Amino acid sequence: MTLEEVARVAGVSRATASRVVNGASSVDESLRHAVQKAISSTGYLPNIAARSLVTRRADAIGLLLPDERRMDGDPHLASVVSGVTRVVRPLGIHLVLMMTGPGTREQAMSDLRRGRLDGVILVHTDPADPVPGQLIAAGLPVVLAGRPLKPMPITYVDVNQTAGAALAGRRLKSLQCNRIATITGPQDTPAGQDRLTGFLAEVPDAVVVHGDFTRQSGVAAMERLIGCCPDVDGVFIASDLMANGAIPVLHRSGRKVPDDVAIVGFDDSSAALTSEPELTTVRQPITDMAAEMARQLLRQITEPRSPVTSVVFEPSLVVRDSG
Amino acid sequence: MTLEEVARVAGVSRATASRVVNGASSVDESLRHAVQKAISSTGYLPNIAARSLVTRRADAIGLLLPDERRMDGDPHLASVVSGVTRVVRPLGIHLVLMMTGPGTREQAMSDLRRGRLDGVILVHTDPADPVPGQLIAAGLPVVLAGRPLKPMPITYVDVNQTAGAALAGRRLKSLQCNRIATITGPQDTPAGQDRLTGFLAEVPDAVVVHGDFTRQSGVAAMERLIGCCPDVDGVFIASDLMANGAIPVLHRSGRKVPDDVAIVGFDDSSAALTSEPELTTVRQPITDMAAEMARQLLRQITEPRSPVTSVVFEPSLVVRDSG
DNA sequence: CTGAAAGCGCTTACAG
DNA sequence: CTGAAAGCGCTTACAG
Repeated sequence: MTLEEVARVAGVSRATASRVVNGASSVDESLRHAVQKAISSTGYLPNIAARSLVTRRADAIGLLLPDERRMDGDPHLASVVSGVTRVVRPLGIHLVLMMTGPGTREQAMSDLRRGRLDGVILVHTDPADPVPGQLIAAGLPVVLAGRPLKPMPITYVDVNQTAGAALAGRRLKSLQCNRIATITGPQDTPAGQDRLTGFLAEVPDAVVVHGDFTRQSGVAAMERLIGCCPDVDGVFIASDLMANGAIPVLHRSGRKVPDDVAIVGFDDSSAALTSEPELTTVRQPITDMAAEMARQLLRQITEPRSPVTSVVFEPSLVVRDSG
Repeated sequence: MTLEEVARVAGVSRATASRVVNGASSVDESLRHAVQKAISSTGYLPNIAARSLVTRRADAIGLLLPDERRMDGDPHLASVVSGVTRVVRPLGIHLVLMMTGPGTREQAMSDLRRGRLDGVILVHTDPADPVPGQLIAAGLPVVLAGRPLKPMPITYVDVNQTAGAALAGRRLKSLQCNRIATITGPQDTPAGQDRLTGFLAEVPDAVVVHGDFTRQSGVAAMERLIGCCPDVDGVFIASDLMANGAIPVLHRSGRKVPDDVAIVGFDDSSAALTSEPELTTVRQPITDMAAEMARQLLRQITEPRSPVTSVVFEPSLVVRDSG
């Protein structure tokens, strides 16, 4: 089933057959019809490698993920994939997954250079990772999930972390909490920083205890918190996963959630639903954000020198049972 | 940076250059050296499309997933990706993710036929899905995650579900539970069936309440169970996610876990750790299973008429706090 | 609007 | 062991 055969069956040249396959407008209606008939009668499917060889497009993008360990507890993978897929599939573009491991970034780089990938989306890159810088230096299409740690001219999509934390602060205040605290994320990440800043802007006198987004750190942080500040009655925990670890600590200490202590999480991840009680939390529209990342990447691919953009989504508060 | 240039720099023919790039043994040592030097001095990277056009291999495999909704609560995606990646990456083979949506299966089929994908791994396919059958009929490389509902000549990788359920039964009996029950998975899936069968083989007089693997169904099933059988003191819940939903129901009814009723789950998913108390559960080695799926698929790709195989992994019991 | 022809960058029989 | 040459299946200036 090659274009050659289709052309022969339709009685036209290979060039014309190619034109109708690719939807070029400048083809006579009758010829177009003949070709279309030939295509369906032969069950023709274009060979992608041959096309790719001349168009210099792979019609594939990469999704670079952190390794499984760091991924673990990240509830977003399915949503991210789903969002990207939504925009990419109708275009016939492949989504290739690369979970970070030894040599992954180099691999991605070379795939990009050899034309095996048209661009990449970087998720949760280590702030110290040199790859994003190398990619933009090489002028390769790339978009980041989340603002980079230090300002750099790179396209990214993020949620307004600061505003989300403020939402949580206002919620706790509206609940009449008097002694408010927060368990933070890691302070060497943008999300960790912004969620703290945004919260303190709303609740300047909040007690601050540090965590690192993992469940385990949520347990430890809450133990420290009730040790140093036994009268807390409201806490904003910067990730649902930490909140999931922290709540049982409260229960074991005899405190009820939300009656004695109100809890607001962040992410609206699956941990929000598997917590008891279910978490009131700040929601980021992950799927929509992922779709936007794909769109931004596609734009860069089709318009090589297009401007660097950052698009920020507003979060919303999902009120459930914990606060 | 084409092979042509490398050949010129090395002073050999394109054919010879190609041979050393592809590690053909029959190349004189001095020429091989010259070519290798030329490769590194020019920074040559082979164009994959050109290679693919002649070798008829895409060096890419597809991972077909259920849609996000069904995916949700499936804790395994990251582990599956990780396992497949482990075997596929060193070979330079791309993993392309396809989340089921309108037209996905057709898409995968055509990608396979047009040589854009060398094979596919099917995860959680709807038992009624005709695609697996079509694929094997077409002689295309495919492996299933999990035994197919009706016997068919297809390669698959699974955990020994029956044995896992038996493990759970023995655990409950060793805990001296007298009134044992089980909350099942959907009975139109192999996993749902086998986990029930295996459990009943061990605890023939168990009370049986049906669920469908979702958290919500775990809640409902547990409510029914304590309604009809208030003296239960041990229950095997066929998925961790259902167990996560069921435990709060027990708590609200004034029963303590594991003191009043012992719980054993299945999967060792993230829900096992976010439950309170943490779940004793049956563990499937997902990552290893995924790696094996990749290996089986690769074998089919390289050896077209290789035999159909099924490989079954033994599960193990992870004892934590719930039972 | 249409076709003949060149060319994308590689691999692989086929001779030697 | 090595090279000249054909060929993989497509797209796209270039003429007409």
